[in-house]
Amino acid sequence: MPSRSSESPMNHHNHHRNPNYRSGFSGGGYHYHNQHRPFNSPPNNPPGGGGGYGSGHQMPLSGQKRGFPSSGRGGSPDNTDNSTFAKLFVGSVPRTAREEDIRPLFEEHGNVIEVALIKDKRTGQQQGCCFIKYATCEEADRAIRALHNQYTLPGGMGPIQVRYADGERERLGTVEHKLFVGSLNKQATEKEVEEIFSPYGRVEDVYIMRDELKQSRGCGFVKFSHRDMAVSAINSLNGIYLMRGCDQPLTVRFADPKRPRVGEARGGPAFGGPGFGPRSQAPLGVRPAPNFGEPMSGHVPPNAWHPMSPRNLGPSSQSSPRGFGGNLVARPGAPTMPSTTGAPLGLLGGPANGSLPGLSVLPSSTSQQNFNPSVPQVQAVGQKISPLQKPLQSPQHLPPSHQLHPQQIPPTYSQPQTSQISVQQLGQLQIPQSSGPSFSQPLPSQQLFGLSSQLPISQPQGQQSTSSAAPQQTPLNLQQQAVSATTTQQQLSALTVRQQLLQPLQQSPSHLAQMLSQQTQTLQASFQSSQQAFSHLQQQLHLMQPPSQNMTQQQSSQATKQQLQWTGAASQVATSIPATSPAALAPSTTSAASTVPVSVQAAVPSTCNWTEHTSPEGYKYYYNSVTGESRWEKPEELTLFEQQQQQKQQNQQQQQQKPSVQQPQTQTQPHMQVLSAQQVSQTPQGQLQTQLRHQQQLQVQQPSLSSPYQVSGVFGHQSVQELAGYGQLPAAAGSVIDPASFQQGVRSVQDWMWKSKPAAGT
DNA sequence: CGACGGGACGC
DNA sequence: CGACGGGACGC
Repeated sequence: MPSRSSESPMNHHNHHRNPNYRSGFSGGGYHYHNQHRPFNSPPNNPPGGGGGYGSGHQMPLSGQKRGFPSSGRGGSPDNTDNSTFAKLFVGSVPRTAREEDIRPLFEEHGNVIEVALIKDKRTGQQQGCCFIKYATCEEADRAIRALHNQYTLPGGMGPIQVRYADGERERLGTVEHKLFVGSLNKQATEKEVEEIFSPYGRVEDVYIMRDELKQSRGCGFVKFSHRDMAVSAINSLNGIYLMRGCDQPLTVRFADPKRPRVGEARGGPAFGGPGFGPRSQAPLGVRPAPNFGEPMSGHVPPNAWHPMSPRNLGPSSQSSPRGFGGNLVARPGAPTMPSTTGAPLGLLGGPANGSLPGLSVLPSSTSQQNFNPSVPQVQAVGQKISPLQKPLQSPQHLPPSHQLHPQQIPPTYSQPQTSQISVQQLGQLQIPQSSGPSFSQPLPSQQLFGLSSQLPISQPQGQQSTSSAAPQQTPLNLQQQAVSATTTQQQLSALTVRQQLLQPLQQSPSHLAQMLSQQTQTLQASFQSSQQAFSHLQQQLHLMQPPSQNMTQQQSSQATKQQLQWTGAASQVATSIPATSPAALAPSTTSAASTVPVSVQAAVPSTCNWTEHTSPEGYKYYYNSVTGESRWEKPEELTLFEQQQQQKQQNQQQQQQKPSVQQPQTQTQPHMQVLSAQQVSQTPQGQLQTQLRHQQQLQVQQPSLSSPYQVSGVFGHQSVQELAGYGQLPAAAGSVIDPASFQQGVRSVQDWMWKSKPAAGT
């Protein structure tokens, strides 16, 4: 979305292409805002409950702007008073521009109440910027999406910058979720960065920090409209995604709160310390955890402005994605002892035929010369997939804008396109060499499991940058191994899908589209069953207190054996967690409470990763030990957590009735997940099988997902964390895991989640 | 290992 | 009514 510079100055005619402002924008399609019911919600929140959490945040940006008695400001809770308009700041406006030149452009996206060109107070010269006032933030949002960085006014030296004026967000109660991204390839463009992040949600903006010479400084910021997306991106990319030519994976974390510049406290209480600002749309449904080992009790952010400096991550660092990332990046030759030795490897089919192309790592940066990934090709596929399969279109690499340009879609596959697809798209799909594209997302996790326990080899990073052609290696082996090791229905279906997909690639795009749609359904079906299966397993686990939390090496090796056989189960765990019962399995701060089976809920432990701190200025702020995010306002999660803590005590007696899964060392979700998975692996095979089968037949009603974003968000969280955890288990050699494949896996799975959304949710 | 973009209205 | 001063995180 950013920098989609329409380097077409002089051309004011190229924008009147979005007639769909004012209501029906959903069809248009510049934003693949799938699953979203347009802004049809009533102006104010009826459910007197004060904006229910469960689904309230489902609203796309500009959600409720109900004022917030925040700092100062009139506390009228209803938006009528507070937000009768939404002001945008527009930069890169030619000094020569007049209102007549600007207004029409913005009128296309809403009713412009006012255009204010800014002039220098003294000289009277225009400052190259202006303010646009819309009546609603919906209109404003539309304008931002349509114009920011995408339209260059005649005479302008660059695309206009369109964003909320200072203080508007606060005033309107909207939030942006900005991530700091480090370790970017210095050559990377905004567009590429966007492509990396778009799988996790609509990227609102990308900003790459550059020096005076316009040279990238290797870091930047990415904004998402929803927090879940940001969380998902963090969990999926931080420490995992390695950009071409980089020797270090991306750092992705919530951006520090920008130091407020004096003077920009105009339109509102911009930055007034605690008690201001928008409330967070917090998913909750958490339950208090007895063992809240306050991550970083005292020493967290002692220093000034970097409360969440990575170095301060303290204890929880191990469980954070970050920790895993470290492992991943470990030198290729790092001494990673695959505890299991060779034994179980029988399944592994040996690295012999390990050279499999397609499993490249970086989707968009595989080709050397072409550092600029041509999205269109991929687009072509997505496009051809037909509107019906919207969800099928992997959010990945499908920038909204591209979708709007049918002309970019070649009628047939041309040589170059094909190659593109194979390299990028296929790579993402985890296509096993000769077996064709695998559309099976559930597998990624398997790979990981398999890998961690067997393959001592990790893909040398060097290769990634040197051999664009054949990023061969482990991934496939693992996958295949994993597959052969287990044969659950889910996997079978996955395999089926894969096989089916194989052909499409060699056929026409349209055919492919159909195939995909079918695959999707198949996957969805299997997904559901796996969901249920896991749900059931989860309950089982609760009932079978694991014998030992801390496995010894010997134990672990044994477990590993089983694990090999149970990679399937494990993968299910990973893949089904999100949709199953979010609250039950992922009581993290990011999980949704939504509908949760009571039985399970009771046994769900929970923790709150938020802790309260005080900034140097004396303001309180809150830090999340898992996501690394810091906020000024108190997260609802924490508030709720505290409340629940109390309830917890009261309910404790009842709790005892039911087997509790409280893990001694559990203080963060990741651990919980890890343990769960481990437990699964320890579960007698037959039993599991039975469970699974049983479960599949049960066909229990699906817990509804309150938000599509949560799905991916939660999932990302789970999968990554879980896997990361595995890397730390004695039996698993996390450092052996190929970051590339790992990433691929995660992304693929997430991708799948997205695709499955429709079926799983509503 | 990199931290915020040119410009920022006025009642 | 009062009206732009002061200084500019810190790893």
